[in-house]
Amino acid sequence: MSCKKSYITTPIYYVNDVAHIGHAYTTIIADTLARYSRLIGEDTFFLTGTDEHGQKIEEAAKKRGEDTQAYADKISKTFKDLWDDFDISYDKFIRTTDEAHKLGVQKAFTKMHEKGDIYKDTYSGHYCISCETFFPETQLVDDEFCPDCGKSTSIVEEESYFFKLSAYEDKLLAWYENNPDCILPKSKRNEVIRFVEGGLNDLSITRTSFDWGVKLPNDFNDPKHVMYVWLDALMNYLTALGYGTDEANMDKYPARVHLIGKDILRFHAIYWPAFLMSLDMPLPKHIGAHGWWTRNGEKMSKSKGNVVNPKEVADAYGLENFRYFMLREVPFGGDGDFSQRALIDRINSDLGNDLGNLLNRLIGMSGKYFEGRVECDLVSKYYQAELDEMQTSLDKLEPMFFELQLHRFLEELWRPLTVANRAIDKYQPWTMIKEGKTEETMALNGLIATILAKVSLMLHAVMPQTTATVCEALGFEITPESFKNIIRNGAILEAFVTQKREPLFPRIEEELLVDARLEALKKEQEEAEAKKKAQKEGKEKAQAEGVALIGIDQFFATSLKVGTVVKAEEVPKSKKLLLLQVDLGEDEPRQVVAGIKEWYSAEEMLNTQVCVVANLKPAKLMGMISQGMLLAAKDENGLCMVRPEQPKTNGTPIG
RNA sequence: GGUAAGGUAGCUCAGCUGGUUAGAGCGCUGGUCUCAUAAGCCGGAGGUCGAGGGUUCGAGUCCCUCUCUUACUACCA
Repeated sequence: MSCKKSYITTPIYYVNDVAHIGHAYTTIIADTLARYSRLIGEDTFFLTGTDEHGQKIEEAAKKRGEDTQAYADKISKTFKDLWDDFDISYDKFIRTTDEAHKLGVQKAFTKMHEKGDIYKDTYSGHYCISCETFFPETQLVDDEFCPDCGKSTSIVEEESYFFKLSAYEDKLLAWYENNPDCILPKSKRNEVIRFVEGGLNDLSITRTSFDWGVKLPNDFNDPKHVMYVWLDALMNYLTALGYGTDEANMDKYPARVHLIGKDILRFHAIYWPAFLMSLDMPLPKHIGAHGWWTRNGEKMSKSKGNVVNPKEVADAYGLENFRYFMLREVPFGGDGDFSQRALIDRINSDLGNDLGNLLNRLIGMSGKYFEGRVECDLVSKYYQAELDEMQTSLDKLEPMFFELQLHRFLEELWRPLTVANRAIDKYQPWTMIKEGKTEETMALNGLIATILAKVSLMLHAVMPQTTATVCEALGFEITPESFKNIIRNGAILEAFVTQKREPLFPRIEEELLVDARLEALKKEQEEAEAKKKAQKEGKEKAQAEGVALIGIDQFFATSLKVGTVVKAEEVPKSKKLLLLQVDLGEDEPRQVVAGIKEWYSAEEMLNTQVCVVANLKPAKLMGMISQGMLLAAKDENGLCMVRPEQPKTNGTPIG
């Protein structure tokens, strides 16, 4: 009997950073999928690991005066340790510095080259070391700085090997077309399609500017080249199974699902399938891109200091409670918000009241009425309706699971618990027992046990330890066999004896993580919300009157100043833009890029006074930074500048 | 600016190919049982399904316009 393959991956995490909640989220989803696959008896292989090559790592190590490999070892270990701490059930933890990985990548490189998909050329461009990306000139800020991270870029001209990504446009589009579920959620698939339809450039896949990477195969005789990080990194999904070396595990391929964060969707949804096509390998079934976690509504970032440390949360609230929360709280693909309040509500309400309390009710009743004994063989005689209701919910679960609709899965899985709780109230065992209906009462306990057993089995992948504890109390062990018997074949639970135990999910009354930093953030958040609300109300009121009215304080939030254009030139290659230097009475003139070329020439603007929005967030236009905006009026007859009627000192505020 | 996805009860969301009184969970509130973790169960409040048109015997569900949100993208400032 051949059994279904289930190869599940997380991205390999880049070792320039310690693990945060995003890493934990991806990994926990993947772990849940893997555990479920194993439980239902599939041949499962769960891969995670670390991405360790690239200039950034090389430089980070150098800066610390450490050996590059030693540095990579150290950070890689922090990830592995965290996953071990989190009881992540990976089958392999791959590192891109593994010898087998390097060999596999080289093998793939050779194969792609033989296929005619790799050619050598020269590449010239502005390169950001930090982002390991080339940027076209038009995207640079101030002709020099990286549009993503703001750091200085350098012009790099080097020979490079290229992958003929452009040759795969049509094939990729066909793949998206023929596999509606290849990219989840579906909205992301649309994005990718649009992007590919816009045309693909060939991909530079080697570098000569640094050393820390996989070398080209020897027969290329080109020792100064190392593989570009994405080719190297993506290939891990193949090399982890032994591609190019010991291919014993290659039968696990292709992946059931590559789980990723939405930031690396393009690499996985475009580059990776193209690489695979070049290698004549089958494509993954699903690429699942999840969203971000925000903190009390705000994006997390180190600079804001509002990063959620997954270890801290797991330690305070319990690892499995945290897992349940993350999977239950947010629809897959959407952004989720982390707050202790929401987590506590989930734990108390879902886990404590519905699940934990139900087990206690069973233990209480069986203890009082039957000295702990529970028998299930007469359940269907008295409670078939309840069993049917439970089954209706259970039948809906599996498809949701593999469509990554874990929040829906858990929601539906909770219905049987309500069926059990309701049945207790409806049949009132405390009355039945007084009336001598012992058989009915025993069967009711059996119903509760049956529901708890099935829910626990289905929930096991999400909360492995907790559900194991529940099932232990019900007298059996969670295994693929018990799953098959009880879930698939509807086997009746064997009689067992319950014992009193501590509540599984003690009620949590107060936030367990108290942190001055968090408190401050919370307050800030509340203020921001109040402000937003006030603004919104003002806006609504104004709209009712037909004009958007604002308060005077809002007006003064805009800093308007008089200034003199001290330098003006045209922006080459641009139809609309003039590059102006405007003296606002500050130490240096402001650079302002204005879209007025159609109406004003550079000469006309020179030495005239203008009104400038002085506190506008700088923006880059045609690669030049613009630090303000000129006030102008435009109607169907054209555009004219708004200027002071009489000359005013530069920097004079307007208001 | 372009493209896409959305705007459904206080909050988070379900509502497939159009069909009786629009749903769930949480929150709020009234009642009630006692096996249980002040848990459970029953009931209630309550939403012009973003706005306006249209198609239809009938639209949250299809079409058009507008508006707002989010994402991707772009030589708006």
